[in-house]
Amino acid sequence: MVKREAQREQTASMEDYLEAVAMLRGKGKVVRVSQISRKLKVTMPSVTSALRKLSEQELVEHERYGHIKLTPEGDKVARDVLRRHKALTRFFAQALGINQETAEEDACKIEHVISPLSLERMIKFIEFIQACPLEEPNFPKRYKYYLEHGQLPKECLERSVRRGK
Amino acid sequence: MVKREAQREQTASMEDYLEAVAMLRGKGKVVRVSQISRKLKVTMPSVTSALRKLSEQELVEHERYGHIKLTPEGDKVARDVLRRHKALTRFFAQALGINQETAEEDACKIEHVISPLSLERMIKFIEFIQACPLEEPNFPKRYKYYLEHGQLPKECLERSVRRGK
DNA sequence: CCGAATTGTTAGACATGTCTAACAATTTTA
DNA sequence: TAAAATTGTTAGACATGTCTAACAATTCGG
Repeated sequence: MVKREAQREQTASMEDYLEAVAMLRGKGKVVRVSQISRKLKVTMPSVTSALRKLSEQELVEHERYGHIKLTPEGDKVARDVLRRHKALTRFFAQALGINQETAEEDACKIEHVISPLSLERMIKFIEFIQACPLEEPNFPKRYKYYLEHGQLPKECLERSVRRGK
Repeated sequence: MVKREAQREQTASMEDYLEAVAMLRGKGKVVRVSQISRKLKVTMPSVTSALRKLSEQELVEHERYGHIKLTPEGDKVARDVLRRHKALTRFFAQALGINQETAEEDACKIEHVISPLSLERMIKFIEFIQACPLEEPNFPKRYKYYLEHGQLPKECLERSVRRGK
């Protein structure tokens, strides 16, 4: 069995910096310390300090006053954080009906601590309710009704009654 | 409008200590530093140090070599952490079908960072699928089938076909 | 009731990650 | 192009929370 390169576990902070670089890079242009600083709401010295550490681990390339880019390894880590971020955001927004802003905020925190299993299940959950709407009005619709009115939609109540529950 | 007592925000660590005291207290007996130490997997000096800080904030009562108990205020905080913990565990286990151990682990991390809104929605979600099984075989059953077999249960497929999807 | 084991505390080192102040480099603009 | 604004870095303080080593108090078993 091949021993896989031990991908060093990153702290929540370091994951945030890697993720920020990946996100900012997307928008054309060069990534700047000031942008990261604004995005993560930390001061520029904090960014410089973090980049130094990530450079030492060869996850980013960064030279004084120069460019900031992810190494292939750093890119791998950043992509994985982003994957978790997106899955969580989607789950909160689509499955739980949370507003986009709060969904993002929660995703930002939870992406650093959730287990691979739970994440996978959330992804599967979304896949499921999208692929299998169950009926019209479907599950998400009914759930939305329940959230908005504080009581079960009439179809559910009818069923309960019919089943003598 | 009455200005509510600003309940000091606690760090994840301090919440863990308060939660641990509340949990251990449940099992009869006096709460001991060594128990907290074992439960949270930290050394005893770490516990002593944390208890000192929480004492200063009047969230616990603790005198050298003596008893450890929550003040009414500390109890309030601890109960809220426990509430989040339980809701999350339940959500992971019952809604997502995660095993109890992983559900607990994830709850332990996420309880410190989740927004009140998302938590509330998770609670509502569980209430909903419990109260409104939708049909036989109901939603959780179908979802379980999907997880186990990697494909939609036949009822869903039939529906999709019928709807020409 | 006394010695051993356990429990708990203190002191202080250390890691992480933040900040402010001061200064340096770069970029913008008048 | 020179001054001003912006951007970035360094140095060092600080907060949090962990640990080990050493010692002190308490509890337990014979």
